[in-house]
Amino acid sequence: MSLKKIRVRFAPSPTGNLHIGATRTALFNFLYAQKMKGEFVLRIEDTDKERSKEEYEDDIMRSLEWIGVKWDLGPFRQSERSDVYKKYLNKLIESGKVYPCFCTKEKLEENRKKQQERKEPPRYEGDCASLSEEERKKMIEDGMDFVFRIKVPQGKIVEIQDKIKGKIEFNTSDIGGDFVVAKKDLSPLYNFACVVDDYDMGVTDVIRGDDHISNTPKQIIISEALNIPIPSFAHLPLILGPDKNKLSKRHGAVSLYEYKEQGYLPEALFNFISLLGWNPGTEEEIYSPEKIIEMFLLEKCQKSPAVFDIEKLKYINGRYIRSRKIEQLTKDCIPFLVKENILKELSSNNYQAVETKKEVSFKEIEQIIGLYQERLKYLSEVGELVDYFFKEELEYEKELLFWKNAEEEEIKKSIDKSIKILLNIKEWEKEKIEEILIGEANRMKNRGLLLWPLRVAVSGKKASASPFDIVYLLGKEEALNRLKKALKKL
RNA sequence: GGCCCCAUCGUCUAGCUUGGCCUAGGACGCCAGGUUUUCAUCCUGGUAACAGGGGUUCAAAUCCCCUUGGGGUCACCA
Repeated sequence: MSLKKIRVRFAPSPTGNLHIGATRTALFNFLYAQKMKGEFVLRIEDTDKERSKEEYEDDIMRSLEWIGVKWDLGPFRQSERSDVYKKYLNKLIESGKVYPCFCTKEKLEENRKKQQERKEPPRYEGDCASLSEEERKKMIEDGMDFVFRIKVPQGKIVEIQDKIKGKIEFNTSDIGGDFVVAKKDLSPLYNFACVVDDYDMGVTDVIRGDDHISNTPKQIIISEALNIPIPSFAHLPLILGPDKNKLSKRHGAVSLYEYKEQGYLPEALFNFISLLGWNPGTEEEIYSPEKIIEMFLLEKCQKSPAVFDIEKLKYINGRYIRSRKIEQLTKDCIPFLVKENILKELSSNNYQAVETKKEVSFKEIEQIIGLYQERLKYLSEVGELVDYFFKEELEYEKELLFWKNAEEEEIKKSIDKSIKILLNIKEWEKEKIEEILIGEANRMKNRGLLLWPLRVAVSGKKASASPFDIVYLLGKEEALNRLKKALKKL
């Protein structure tokens, strides 16, 4: 085994929020780095000043932290490294591997159109490479605009050994001619900046999306011109939407923060995304980050793209919600209740129901959340599930009180019975309440007739937690109050 | 269009390197049943795939070729 420490990098451009596809790339870099006990570099590729925004950079970093991807070095910003690029670019200029090209955008565009009409692949056909030193000097002195192009050797086979895809071969003649590496002001373009940075930052393993395969030969050509080592490559297949197209906004949420806002747990996303394009080969699919790192193998990654299946995410999220400690789950849920204006925070352990103005302790909320731990698929639905605990008036149609095809009289009697039973309970204990109610329900030989109207009366919903638990948490007074209100509806 | 990549249930995948253990396994979803006062949870069972065609071989999901299909990429963007 090699003793050399590996170093990977994640290099997003801050032109949007961190999306699922990029998250996957970051995550796999992280998994590999952790597995190999190497280092992870975060590099912000913000050379495009027009589109790069600081808010996106913030979102990317916060999102990575949230899901549990930690970086060891950085963040480095390309916008702050122009001296480095200049240094390497000058090397290329001096060695004559790169030359100024004075062709106008219009001329190139026209050229491209013609080539397309002739059904030829677009390529640079300018002859600026053959300009003499005197001609160049003169054109520069005349103030003409120009860019730096690198000479691409023709007819050479470039071979890369991709850790995921295996051997990939390219003919340098297919690249499209000499390509631009930097602008007149020596500011670098993507491929050049990327090669320089990877080398300068000591990156040993480039793990990135499939869509960069076609950049790889260009980057190898730059590396060779610079006479620097070529890192090892691993190209991950893309993540697709349900329609098998590249995952995009029209498929719904693609930004990681949207998943956070919908109440997905970071561990669930970590687990789910890890299994997109990789699989430990075991029959279980729920694993902690530590376990995933332990089992992870880059070489076992899928070569073909994976479809993002939200249903499976929901399932995994449910599993994580159910296995969460109730205290933690309550902490996770409270912000959603506050956001929906159901609760207001008074102090760290005390809350207030916005509608009734009643004080609610953390412990009480915890008990309520406890009733729904098995029912929650994602945190943002907690409000609609438990809101009735914090309301003054429940809004529901009286028909909802009717159990199957029972008559109105029977329902009245049933609710009346519930009232009498609750009135008679001396010790307000969960087990006691359940025991007495269930006993009576059994005696009636029709459990639903007693318990259904009771549930609706106290919750106002057709689906809820057990009525015993609700009654208990509501307290005797409020439970009776709600039953009486139900009676009035009939 | 050129170039590159890919191809097992609807979806995520195991199996493919080193052909036989594969009448192709698991998970999500879906369907049915059980538990149950509802909804969930939980449990049981079921549904459903080697893209097609040629080879090679005693034997192919596994190796080779072709076809088809899908995706990516072809900027003075990253």
